[in-house]
Amino acid sequence: MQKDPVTAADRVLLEIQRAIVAGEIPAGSKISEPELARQFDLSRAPLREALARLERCHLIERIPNAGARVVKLTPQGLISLYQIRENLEGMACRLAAEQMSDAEIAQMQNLLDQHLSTQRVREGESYYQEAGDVDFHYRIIQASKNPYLINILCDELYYLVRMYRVQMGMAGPRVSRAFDEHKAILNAIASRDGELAELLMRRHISASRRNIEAYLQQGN
Amino acid sequence: MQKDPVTAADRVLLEIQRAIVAGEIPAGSKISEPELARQFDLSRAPLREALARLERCHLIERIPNAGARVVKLTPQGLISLYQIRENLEGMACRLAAEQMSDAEIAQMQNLLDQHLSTQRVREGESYYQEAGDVDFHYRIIQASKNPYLINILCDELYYLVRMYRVQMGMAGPRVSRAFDEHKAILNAIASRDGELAELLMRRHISASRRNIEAYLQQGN
DNA sequence: CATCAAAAGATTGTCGACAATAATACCAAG
DNA sequence: CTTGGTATTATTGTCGACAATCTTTTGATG
Repeated sequence: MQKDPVTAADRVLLEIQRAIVAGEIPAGSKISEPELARQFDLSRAPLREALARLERCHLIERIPNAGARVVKLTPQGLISLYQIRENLEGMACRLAAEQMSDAEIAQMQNLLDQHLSTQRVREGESYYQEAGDVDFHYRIIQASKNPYLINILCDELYYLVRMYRVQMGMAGPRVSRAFDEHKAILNAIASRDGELAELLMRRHISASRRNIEAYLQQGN
Repeated sequence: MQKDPVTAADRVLLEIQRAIVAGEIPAGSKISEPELARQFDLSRAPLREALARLERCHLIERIPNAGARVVKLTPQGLISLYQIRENLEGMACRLAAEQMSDAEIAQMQNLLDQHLSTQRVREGESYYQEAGDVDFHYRIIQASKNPYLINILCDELYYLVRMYRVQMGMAGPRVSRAFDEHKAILNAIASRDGELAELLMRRHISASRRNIEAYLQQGN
């Protein structure tokens, strides 16, 4: 999903990124550069490079001369995030319908069949389903062939989406419905119906958002 | 348009950003850290911080252990960029129609009236029109109240859009038409018709894109 | 006792030097 | 003369220390 870490900054970025998404570094908490540097046993230079990239994907917020804090999760922030996803992933879907080769489409259909089997085996276990969901969306986005779109969705917003899902404990009862929706989307793409593909993807994400919002209100 | 530069990295960022957009540092050319550091009379630490942010707004591309190059301008890149703008600014328009207060709308109408007068005075001078155009789009985006949307359009894509316009010598004969389109968009917003506002903004940007594409083919 | 100011402490920003990696130049062999 | 490999050079990545800024503590004053 991202080029393998060649530099020390790359490695520490992945570790901190994972820790923030998992909630091991709590949302809203302050980031201490000296402490993190000691903790990961490196200098502040590569650490600051990593922090710059964490800011880029909205996991931390920096204020000049005052330091960095892990982002706070709010209902309003979640709504804003899903608004963007609805638009951009819908757009990605339309472009994919225009740009994917027949071979790529066939490959995607195989992928969905794999999801179906593993899903039946592990009924209800949400991790595999989430991985499958991520994989499906990821491939559609890549298929759009628009580098800016790919960058925004896969590099800048992806980890924040995961952070919301993980920390709000989204064990999806939406597994089977999500699968059917994926299938319908892919069918639209296979028929080269970009408009329909976009519409279905927007509905798919909108449904996912409503699902989370309901969970939110129920939880609190 | 962006918080005033408090740190050395902020200052050098603004300078390099301007130089790249203006073409003083040519598109496609290699960035030498030691040379730039000497040139701006500071250390490599704040310079690298600035480079990280330049990568963030797609003005340079970095390869680990190999250095940075100024981005190349291509017809395909321009198309991808305007595809994104069409979607996101359309979305911003729809949200603005829902979220702007009546006072804000009135303020925007005053802004357009100002544009009209300066435009009549400086017939054909594209700079003022471009500034006006930028200002109009900027305000609509801010009015969407979606922080991710604002970040993407105003921080990450804005400078690249300007770079394309400047370096392809876009002296717009589209001045008066753009003004009329702005007015129609604002009317839709004033009527709280989000759908129409979105549609008109998408057309507005689409027309701008076709204008540039025509210029491109004519030029080469 | 509350409030404000100044000093102490800690944190971020910047610097120059070193280490690791990539780009270049050079030389040898075919 | 071309090609391949090696040595040299230059550039990027990392480090530890210093300077500038912010935060907190402390003390003085109303």
